[in-house]
Amino acid sequence: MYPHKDIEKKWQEFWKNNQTFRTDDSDNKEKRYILDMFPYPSADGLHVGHPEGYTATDIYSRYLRMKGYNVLHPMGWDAFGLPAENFAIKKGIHPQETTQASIANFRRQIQSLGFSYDWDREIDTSSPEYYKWTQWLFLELYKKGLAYKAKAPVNWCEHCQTVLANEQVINGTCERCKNPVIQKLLEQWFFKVTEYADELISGLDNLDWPESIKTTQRNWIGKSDGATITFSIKNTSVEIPVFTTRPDTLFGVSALMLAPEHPALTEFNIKNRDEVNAYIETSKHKTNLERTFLSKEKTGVCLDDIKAINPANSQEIPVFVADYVLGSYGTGAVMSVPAHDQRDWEFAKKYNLPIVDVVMPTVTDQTNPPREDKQIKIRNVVHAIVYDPRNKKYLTLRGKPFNWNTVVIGGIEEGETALEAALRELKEETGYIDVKYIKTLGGPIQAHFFAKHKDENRIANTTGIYFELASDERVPVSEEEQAKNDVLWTDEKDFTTKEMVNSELPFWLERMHSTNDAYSGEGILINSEEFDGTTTKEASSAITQKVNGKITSTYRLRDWLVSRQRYWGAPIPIIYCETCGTVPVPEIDLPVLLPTDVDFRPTGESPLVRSKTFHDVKCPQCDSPARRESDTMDTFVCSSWYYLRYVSPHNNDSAFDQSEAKSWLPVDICVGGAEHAVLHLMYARFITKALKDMGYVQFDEPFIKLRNQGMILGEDGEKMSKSRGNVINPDIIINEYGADTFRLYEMFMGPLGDAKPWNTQSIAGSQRFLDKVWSLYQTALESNIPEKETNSESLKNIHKAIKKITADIETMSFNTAISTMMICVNALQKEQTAGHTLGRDTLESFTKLLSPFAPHIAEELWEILGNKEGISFTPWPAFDETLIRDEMITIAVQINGKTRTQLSVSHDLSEEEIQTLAFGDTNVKKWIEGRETQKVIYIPARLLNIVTK
RNA sequence: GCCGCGGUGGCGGAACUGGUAUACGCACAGGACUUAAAAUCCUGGGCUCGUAAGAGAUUGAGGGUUCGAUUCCCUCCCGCGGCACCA
Repeated sequence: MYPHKDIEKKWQEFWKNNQTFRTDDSDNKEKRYILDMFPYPSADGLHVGHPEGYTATDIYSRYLRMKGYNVLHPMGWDAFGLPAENFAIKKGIHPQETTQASIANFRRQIQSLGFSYDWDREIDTSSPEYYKWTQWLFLELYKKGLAYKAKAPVNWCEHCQTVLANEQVINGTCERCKNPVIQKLLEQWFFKVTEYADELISGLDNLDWPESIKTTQRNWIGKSDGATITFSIKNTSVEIPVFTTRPDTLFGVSALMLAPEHPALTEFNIKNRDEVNAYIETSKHKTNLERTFLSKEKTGVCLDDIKAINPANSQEIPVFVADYVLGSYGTGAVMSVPAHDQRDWEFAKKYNLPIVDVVMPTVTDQTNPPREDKQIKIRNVVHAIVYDPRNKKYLTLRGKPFNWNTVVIGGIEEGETALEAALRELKEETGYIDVKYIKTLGGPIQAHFFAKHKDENRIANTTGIYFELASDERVPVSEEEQAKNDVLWTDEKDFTTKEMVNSELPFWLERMHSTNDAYSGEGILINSEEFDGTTTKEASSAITQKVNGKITSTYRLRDWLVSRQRYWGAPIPIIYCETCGTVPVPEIDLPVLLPTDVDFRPTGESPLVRSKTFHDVKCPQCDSPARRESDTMDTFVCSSWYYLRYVSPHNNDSAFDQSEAKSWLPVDICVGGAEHAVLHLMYARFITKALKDMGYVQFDEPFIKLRNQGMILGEDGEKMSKSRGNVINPDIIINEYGADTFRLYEMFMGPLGDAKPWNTQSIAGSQRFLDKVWSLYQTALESNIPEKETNSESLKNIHKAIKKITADIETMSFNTAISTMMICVNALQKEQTAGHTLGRDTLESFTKLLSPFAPHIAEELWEILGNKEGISFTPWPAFDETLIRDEMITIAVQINGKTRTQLSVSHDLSEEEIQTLAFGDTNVKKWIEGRETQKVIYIPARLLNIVTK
């Protein structure tokens, strides 16, 4: 076994002493910026998941250096934040101290893995040198109007004693402590992310990011396209704008619904004011969770004597206050269309509002489509679906002339309702008279088909009615009807799958079993005056235009709440003066230092209020007594710009050197966890876009390419957690197996982005591989190593490996790159065992291939081969395609697509020669004997497929 | 409910543009070395039948296109992630 401990210690010291990985900005080689999402240094130390991403970027960085690029590959610490503060409170130690201890431990662990970071560029977001510029960023946003203070309902976590951004609330609970979040009306600082909503969506299209992250961001921003339509209130000057995605359903509006927070509610002279106020008061005390997830039934109160006017048809409609309408979304007011929105339907049923169908779904019969040369006849029709619960069968008819299966169909006569028509037809066609009405299956459906029995095209506006058979009581059926149809009872299975002629049937089945009563799909308009007959799409814009509505979009995204009532963060650089108001701290006074002498325990009020020296200041403008903003910033503000700081981490004059930023950024590839999809990754994009608009940078996306490392699960396949006891400590693994084995194993586990379970037993495989490499070199060195490789097998294998590994590193397919190295070593070892002494060129090439993955052992082997300089900047090996080609190739011979034999032939054989060989083969003869060969397909160098009759 | 990703041996996984499915590794079995074990090296099967040669099945299920499908199309099932009273 190779001595990993000595080797790893030796080379880590070598890299450090030689400053091997210090990045020189002035080096004019082509630049590449390879970035890790920097860690939050927790007291628990490194998790095995951290090195997965770090190893990936390290392999890529080392590879690029050997390819001749100038590589920026830095590391730092996202050091402010709540967990550090909570840990410090628990231990009774200042967070400054605990954080520095955690950083030291993280640094030690990361360095023990031999990553090629430029440690001169290490950053710490909790240091004044860094957060001075976080404060500068805040002030820049403030100047641009992108940072503002507003009183608004905000998320408050009682347990953490602070407000939270929307992005930090998961299903109504706090991201950190999982306790429910409540709404509070507070004055807080926000960043105007919503201003960039459209850019944040459209920018995604050009990014090489995992599709899942892009989708998550799109969902989070939640753009809805629709229209804003204004409803006026009768006998008042009040106008209520309403946002809807379905302006086409305007003629189906039954009521106007207002959120309890709607400001117009105070302007009305309502008869039942007390009742309305009581309702508003009740809903105010509900949490968002109660109003959404937990609510079982829609509630609301009608505003007596108040009528809204439907702008489409001037109809007077009632106005309700209802808490299923959210004040924070759209305009806080909704037009209620019960027939086509499930929530409105439920509300309408409860409060007895009219349900008017205005959209009719259409269906074209695929087996009997309309014929162009035939007349069209329009009919109103009813379908009676009759179910016999005792025998679990459906009533159907078999039409004699065409032998088709159908439900009971009837035309609706003048002056007759659909229900009357259904009962009449049932009696006439089947004789059944004792049926129980269950429900009408939604509004009508329009079916287009060719009616064979009448030789005409039909447009049938069909209403479906669902009955249950109450008894077998029947009246006689006329002979005329008997001649037309047989009455059959059909099994449920046949009824739903057999070929019934009724193309409406899928709609009926869906409505019979679904809890969705409203039809929210597309179709053509009915009950909509001049728009009748137009499609929903056409009607959307036409109706919007008619009522002077505006095409608008609404977003789910809210502005980013950045204030925190906690201690361990960057102070917000604002001063409040009685005369001047809100005054930004002048840049020259930055940083606003976080005082170290405060009791930082959380009380719900910012701890900084308790520091008199911090809190009581003089106004920078008029010198009169003033107070400092006592909230700190969300830590995600610190991490939203860290990639910029790395280009000039020691610059005291600016956040980042603009010309350095221009030459290094945007980041070529960023690797990190998927959990930051709508947090860090969206905030960083926003900040970059804002900085671009301010002229500080020339690009509007920070990370061109993004890859997520998948989660490493415990050996039990579950997420690693202390409570489950399945956590793997990297220190122990590194100590036992060495950093190179650890790196190699994590990369060999599977594709970088996949979640995969840890398996300590499997590490042995990676270790065995390195031992095998070690002994390969030891054996080679026992002989006199020739400078040039002469063995064709060795040449072929090493050149194949160079080709494949190079391609795999480019696509970050490290698992297959490692398997290629294993194949190569196995092959080289075989040659060696057979008595061949490997050439220096072969050994050096392999060492280089190995070096990004297992850099310590590679450096040692490189030195053993007699090289004086380190391996890190030696040129990456090239491959020779002519050496890779196999002299003998294997051709699979298939008969009708099944492989029956294999032919080993020289690579330059022609198709004819191969065919001759194949047809001469005894195995092949056996299979094609007595059969006529239809055709022969030849795929060069792969297979020959003989197709027989 | 909507959107996205995925489902391949006992396990992690591989397979280019539709061309010999299961590379590589783990585990397992047999053998060599050893007094013995560990380590190492060699060999092997992978599901069913068969002593074997071999045959058949097989990439979540079912169907389709094709000479040929893990790969393309349709329907469905399961798992993971996101959004969700969002008008």
